[in-house]
Amino acid sequence: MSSTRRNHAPTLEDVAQIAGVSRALVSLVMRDSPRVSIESRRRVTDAATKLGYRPNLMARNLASRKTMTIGVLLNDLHNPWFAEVTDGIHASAERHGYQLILASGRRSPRLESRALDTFLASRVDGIIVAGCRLPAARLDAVGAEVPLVSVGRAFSKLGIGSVTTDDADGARMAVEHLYDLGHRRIAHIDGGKGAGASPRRTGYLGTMRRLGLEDSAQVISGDFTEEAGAHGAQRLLRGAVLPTAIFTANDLSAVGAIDVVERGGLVVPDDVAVVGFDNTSLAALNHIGLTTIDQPRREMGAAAATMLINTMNDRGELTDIVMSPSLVVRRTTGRAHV
Amino acid sequence: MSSTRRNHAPTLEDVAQIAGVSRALVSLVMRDSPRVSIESRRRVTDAATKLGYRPNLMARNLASRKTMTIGVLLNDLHNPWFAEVTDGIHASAERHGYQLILASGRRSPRLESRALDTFLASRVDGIIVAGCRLPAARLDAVGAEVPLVSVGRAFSKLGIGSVTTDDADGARMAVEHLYDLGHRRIAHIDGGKGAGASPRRTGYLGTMRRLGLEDSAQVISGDFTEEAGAHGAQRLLRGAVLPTAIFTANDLSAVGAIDVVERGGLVVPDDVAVVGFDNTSLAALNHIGLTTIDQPRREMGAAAATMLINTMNDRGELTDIVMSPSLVVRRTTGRAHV
DNA sequence: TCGATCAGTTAGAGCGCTCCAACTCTAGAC
DNA sequence: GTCTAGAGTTGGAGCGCTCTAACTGATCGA
Repeated sequence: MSSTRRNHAPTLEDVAQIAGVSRALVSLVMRDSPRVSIESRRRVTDAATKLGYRPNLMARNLASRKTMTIGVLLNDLHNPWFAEVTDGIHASAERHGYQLILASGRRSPRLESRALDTFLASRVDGIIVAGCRLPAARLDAVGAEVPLVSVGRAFSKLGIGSVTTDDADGARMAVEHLYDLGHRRIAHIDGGKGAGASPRRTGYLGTMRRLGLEDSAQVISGDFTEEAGAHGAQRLLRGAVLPTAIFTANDLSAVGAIDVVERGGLVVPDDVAVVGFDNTSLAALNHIGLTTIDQPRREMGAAAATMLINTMNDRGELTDIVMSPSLVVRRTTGRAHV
Repeated sequence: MSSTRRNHAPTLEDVAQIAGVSRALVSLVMRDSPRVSIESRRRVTDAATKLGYRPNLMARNLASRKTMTIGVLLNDLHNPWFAEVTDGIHASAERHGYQLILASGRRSPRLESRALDTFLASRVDGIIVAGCRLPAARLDAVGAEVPLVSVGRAFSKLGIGSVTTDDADGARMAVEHLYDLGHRRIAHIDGGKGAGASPRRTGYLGTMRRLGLEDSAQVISGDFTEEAGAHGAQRLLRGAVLPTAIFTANDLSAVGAIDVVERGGLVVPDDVAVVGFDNTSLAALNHIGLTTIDQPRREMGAAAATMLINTMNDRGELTDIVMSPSLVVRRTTGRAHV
C-alpha cells in the first residue's frame, strides 16, 4: 500500500512541465491570479488534476512570509463554552479567508504555554486565546511578537485585545430577576478564582446592597464545578435560614446545587429557585431547564476574530470589547412562596 | 506597538553570526545533536536567547520533508465524546514527540472535506478522523496519500485503520442488564444512519431474539439527538402496550426520552427504565444519573494515535481495532414492576 | 614520524514555493 | 510604418531551514 504513497508528491515544477509553461505561471494559476489567459489556465488546471497536484503550504508560507492562519488556543475542549466561541471565530475567519489551527491547553498552563510556542514557531499571523490561564506577563510577551486577542478574560493595559461579557451586569440581572419574583434571601455560590468569577461575585454583592438586601447576602465559595455547586447547596441546606433562591457562578454548579436541593426533599423552583450563568447547552436540556444568564459566545468569538484580522491587516487596533449578557428564563425560577 | 514586532524574526543566520559559528552548527544545536562541543552549544544557546530566536517550523519542515504533526479531524466540537477521544490521542502523540493540529468539521461533510485538504496541503505526517461523516471513497483517497486512522467508525477493506467499540456487544449488555432486572418489553430508540447506530440496532434485535423476546422487540427511529429521544418516547407512550424499559442509541437521546416519560407522570426507573449509550459526562451528572454503556474513549484515541505513529514509522500496519464496551449502572434502571 | 581515527565543524546544494523585474507579443494610435 | 500600452509570461533570486559530504585538527598506535 505504501510504495505508491511514498513517491513524493508532485510539485509546481512537475505541473509546469506537463502543461508546457513556466513555474511562475502555474503559481499564478494556483493563486487565482486574474492575469492568466483562459487557455493557459485550462492547461495548468488540467495538468494539476491529472497529477493530483496540491500546493505545499510549507513552501508557500515560507516564500510568501505569511500563513493566513490564526492559532486558537482553547483551554478545555470538554467545556461546551469553548466550542461555541470557536464557532464564532470560525465564521469570521472563514469570511476573511483565514485558516484556523486549534490547540487544547487541557486546563494546564504548561500545555497552554507550549501550544503558544508551537503557534509562534509555525508563524501564525495571529492568535486567539479562550479562557486562558496563563500569567499576564507571558501573554504580553507573546503579544509582542504577534497580534493576540483574549476571549473571556480581559487584560487591560497590555498590548492585547480582549472580548468579554459584562459579568457584573449579568449577576445584576440574575439577582434582579429573583428580586422581581419576590425573592429576598438570595445566596451566591461563586467560581473562586476562575475567569469571570470575581466580577460575578461583586456584581451579586453590589446588587444585593442596592436592593437593600445586604443583610441576607451570602457568598459560598466554589470553583465552577458540579461538585462545588453540590457542596455549596449542602452548606446552605444546613444553615439556620434557608435562602429562597440560589444564584450560581455557572451552569455546571447550578446543576450540582439543584441535585442536592431535590434530594433534600425540596422542590425547584417552588421551595428554592436557581439561576446559573453561561447558558451552556446543559442549561438548555429539557430535563434541566435552567434559568441562566446568556453570554453571546458566538458573537464573542466572531468579534475576537474580526478584531484580530483587522489588526493584522493594519485596519484597526486591539481594544477591549465588552458584550452584554442577557437573562434566559426557564423552569428553575418562579415566584417566591414566602 | 507594532514597529518592533514587524522587524522580521531572527533567523539561523543571525544566531550563527552572533555566536561566531556556521549556520549548520546552529541547526545542530537547535535539534539537540549530541556531536556539538559544550562550548559551542553554550555560545549558540546564548546567542539564540539573546536574539529571542525561534526556529521557523515552515522552513524546517520544508527542508526536512516531515512535519512531526498529526492532523486530527473532529466532527463536532460540541459533543464531549470528541474531547475525550482527543485526550487519548494527545497523550499518545506527546509520548512519541508528535504535534497535533485539530480541525472541526462542524458536522458538515463539506467542511470536513476542506479540513482534510488543509491537512494534506500542510503535509501532516498522518491523519486521525473521529466520527467522520465523509464517504468511504473520499477517505480512501486521502488514505492513499498519507496514513489515516478512523475512530468510532470502521472502514474495513480500505487502506485505512480504525478503532471502534463493539457496538453490537454494548447493545447486548444493555438488553441483558434490563432482562436480568426482569424487564421483558424493551424498546429501542435508534440512531438512524449515525456512526455506530446500525450495529447497536442489530445487537439489540439479535439479543432480543436470543432471549426469546422478538415479539416485543420494537425499534423507533431516531438520530442521536435529544429531540429524537423525546419523539421516540412520545410514540412509545401513545402505543398500545407500554414498554417497561427503553434502550436508546446514545445518552443524549436517553435524556430526551427520560424528560418525556417524566412529564407523562411516570417515574424513572420504577415505571420505565432507561439505558443510554456512550457514558458521556452528561450521563454522569448526578441530576441525570443515567445507566449507560461506556466506551473507553481515551483508550480509543490513544490506540488510534499509536497505530498511526507506528505505521508512519514503518513499525506496524493499519488494522481494525475493536474495543470492549462496559455497562455502567446508575439510577435510571431498576427491577421491573410487573 | 606517519597515517588512521574521530570528534567537531562547515560549505553548499537543495526543499517547493512566491515575487519581482524584465521580457515577448499583439493591438491600437498617430 | 513606428511607437506605446498593456496583457500575458518567464527566469531567477530568495524564504529559513536540513542534510550530505567533506574538511580540520587533535589524538593515538605502530
